[in-house]
Amino acid sequence: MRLSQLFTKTTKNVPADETARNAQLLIQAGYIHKEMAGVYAYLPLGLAVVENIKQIIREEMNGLGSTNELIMTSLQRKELWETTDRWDDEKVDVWFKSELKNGTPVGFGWSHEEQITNMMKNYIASYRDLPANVYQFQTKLRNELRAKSGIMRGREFVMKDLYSYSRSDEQHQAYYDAVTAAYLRVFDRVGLGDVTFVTTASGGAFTQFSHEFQTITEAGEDVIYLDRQKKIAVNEEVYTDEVLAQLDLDKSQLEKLKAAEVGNIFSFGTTKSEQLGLYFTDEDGSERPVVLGSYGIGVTRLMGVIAEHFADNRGLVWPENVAPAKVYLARLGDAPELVKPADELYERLTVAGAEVLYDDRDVRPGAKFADADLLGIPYRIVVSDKTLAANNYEVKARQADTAQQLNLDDVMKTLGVIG
RNA sequence: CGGGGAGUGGCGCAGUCUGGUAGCGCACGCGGUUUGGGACCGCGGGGUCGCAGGUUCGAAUCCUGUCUCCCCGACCA
Repeated sequence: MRLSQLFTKTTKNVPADETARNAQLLIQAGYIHKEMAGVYAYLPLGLAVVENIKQIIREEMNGLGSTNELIMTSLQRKELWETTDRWDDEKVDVWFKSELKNGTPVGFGWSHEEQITNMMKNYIASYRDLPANVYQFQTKLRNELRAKSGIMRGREFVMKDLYSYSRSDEQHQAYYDAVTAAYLRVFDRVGLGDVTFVTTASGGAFTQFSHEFQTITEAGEDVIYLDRQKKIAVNEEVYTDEVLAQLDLDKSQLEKLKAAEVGNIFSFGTTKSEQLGLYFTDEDGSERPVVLGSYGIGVTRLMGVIAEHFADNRGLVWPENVAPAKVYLARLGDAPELVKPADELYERLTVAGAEVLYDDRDVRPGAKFADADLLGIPYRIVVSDKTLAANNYEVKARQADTAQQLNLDDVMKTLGVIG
């Protein structure tokens, strides 16, 4: 994309109503727009990041097999939630509610477990229909008492939620373990593999424990105790001697750290199936409740955590896999003899599959460099009188201190593209 | 929801205490000089000071109410 064609702009002014680093930088760089507290619009560059993250998740989810993507509704009816006793504001304090013209109450989806599970009754009747696993990317609406931390905790946010329907505890556990592994691959691919850990947390009403995926960051809201050797952690909420013994963890080996919950997985057993009436006929003709699991990844929160984790004093720094573009092509000047090779390189890289943000604007070099840094694009390539005279290109990685002078072949090699 | 802070051109702020119809920086438009780390000079456009009511000859400024935002806490499938 040519920057001259992009409507967003960067700004030197730090937004006054944000203290979270992720929100400050994302707004300054033009990735997001704040509509109100905890509610953000995703502009072209921000949307590109969201889509990249979604695509990585999608690939890992589809890779699990028998896992299908769908999308549920935002408007939900009251009756289903009453079935599991979660309609009452006393029970769930994040509800947004409204009503139809005829007075019928409706809720705005803050979760979709009830809806999906109820729908699955239409399709699950036999052990032959199991396992069945479905997921979606949904905008969740939650009336949080207080939004904070920029896009890491909003009232409206994108979440990937996956629900598994299994025939038995064994079948469920196998899938649960497979999802755990897939989640770790997701966090690895978005660049947070080194700082994200499976964390034992409270299991709620259905099982003793659930598991969270916690990313170490000062911007997080949770406190975890991490065993770096074993690469597992315990959430502060279940940090007791009894639990540590159960998990075979040694207190003296644990590090207390702040972290952000980027994912979580729950086993529900058959409780919810029984509440909602989801049964199947087993091989022996007996009717049994389906074993349920629920697995979430906060997509936009994850984007905020990535922004927060990698940012430096010059701006954002995106890992290649999630960056809105791979290359920031800065053309220093607009003389015809400069425009031609720059346009050609832009075409060439794009055709070769490298996304390019082409800075073809009529602004001074310093402004282009500053924007390249603020936007956090992994590679900056400069085409200027100097590079033209030397018959090469100047390439600098976002995190590198110095640039390299490379010919076209080496540029392509450095970027890992063919063409 | 409790405590604290703040709402003034698109953005960041000063002005409020000591009422006299609004100013700076960024951004924007025009002209000129510039061109490898957010250029400079000159000229120019844009706000009636969150909203409502009140006091006053006169309110961004004083009073009352209200809405919103930020921070700390509580809360958090």
